[in-house]
Amino acid sequence: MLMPQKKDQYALRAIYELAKRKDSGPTKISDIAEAQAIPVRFLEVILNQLKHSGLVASKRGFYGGYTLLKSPAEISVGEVLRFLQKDGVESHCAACGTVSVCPRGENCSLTQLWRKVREVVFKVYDETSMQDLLDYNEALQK
Amino acid sequence: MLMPQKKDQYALRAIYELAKRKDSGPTKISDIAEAQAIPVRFLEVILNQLKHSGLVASKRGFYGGYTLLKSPAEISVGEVLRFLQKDGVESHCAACGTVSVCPRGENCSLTQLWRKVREVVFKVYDETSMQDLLDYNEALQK
DNA sequence: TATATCTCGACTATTAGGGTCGGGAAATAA
DNA sequence: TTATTTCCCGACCCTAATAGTCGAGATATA
Repeated sequence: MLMPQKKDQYALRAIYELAKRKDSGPTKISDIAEAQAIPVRFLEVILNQLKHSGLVASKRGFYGGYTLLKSPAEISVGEVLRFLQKDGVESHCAACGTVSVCPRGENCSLTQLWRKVREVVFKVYDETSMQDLLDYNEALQK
Repeated sequence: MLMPQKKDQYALRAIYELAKRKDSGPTKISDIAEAQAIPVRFLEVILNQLKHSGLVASKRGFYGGYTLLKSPAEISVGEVLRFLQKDGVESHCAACGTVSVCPRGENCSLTQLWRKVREVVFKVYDETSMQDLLDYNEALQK
């Protein structure tokens, strides 16, 4: 039900991987894909999309690959997720999930509820940076 | 992305409607459907399913219909939603969304994150009762 | 008995998500 | 300048899950 989409997860994991390798020059798609068990072809699409977010940059050819443009501490999960939403034509009523107009105005006492949920969810996302994820993972290793 | 499913919404709205009519005897499926702009045939399925939750009861024949078994104040949104989840075979890893086993153990620094999100979301749902929704709607009328 | 209502299982339709493919464009290296 | 490595792009396909439908049967009331 509220499980994040595969694509979102792949995106986060890809960025996570880039964060991890921040100081080793550009990372190839195929390397990220392998490290994170993500279908290469699909990851191509995702990363390419992420370029438009200003979070990553790419370079072609020999020694090409992707690099992170901001420091892991400055990238929040919310930022990434929010960006990926843009694509999905965000035109449906945030209230009841139907397109553009609610059939019943009344039932939208639920509106508030969905709004609130979205709020608390993104609060969590916004408060979590890539660095946090890295740190947490470090902690686990020990 | 985190938009609740139609079915969940229909279920909530149906219960909402029942709450509203609590003291008027059984309410016909068709009436609920009309009031809330829900496809009748589909609503039949949903309400029938909800019976197994102990939240509603039904009566057939003339003057038949559905009734709420608990008071609106005692029914939380979370309760309803949780019940509807049961059906969906809940077998996939709550961590990364893949079935049963994570392909990468490591990337599950995200695990914590999903868990936390689920937590805060259901906190909101659990803290909201049907009565709250009714009240809120009352307030809006004025 | 006639009519109104829920019941049940099977069935169909639609969509979004997940994933793939082939060929092209830039960058480097030899 | 050619070969190789990489990203780039757009079109394409597949599947599972969701949404929704249907017909015939079971109960309850009048």
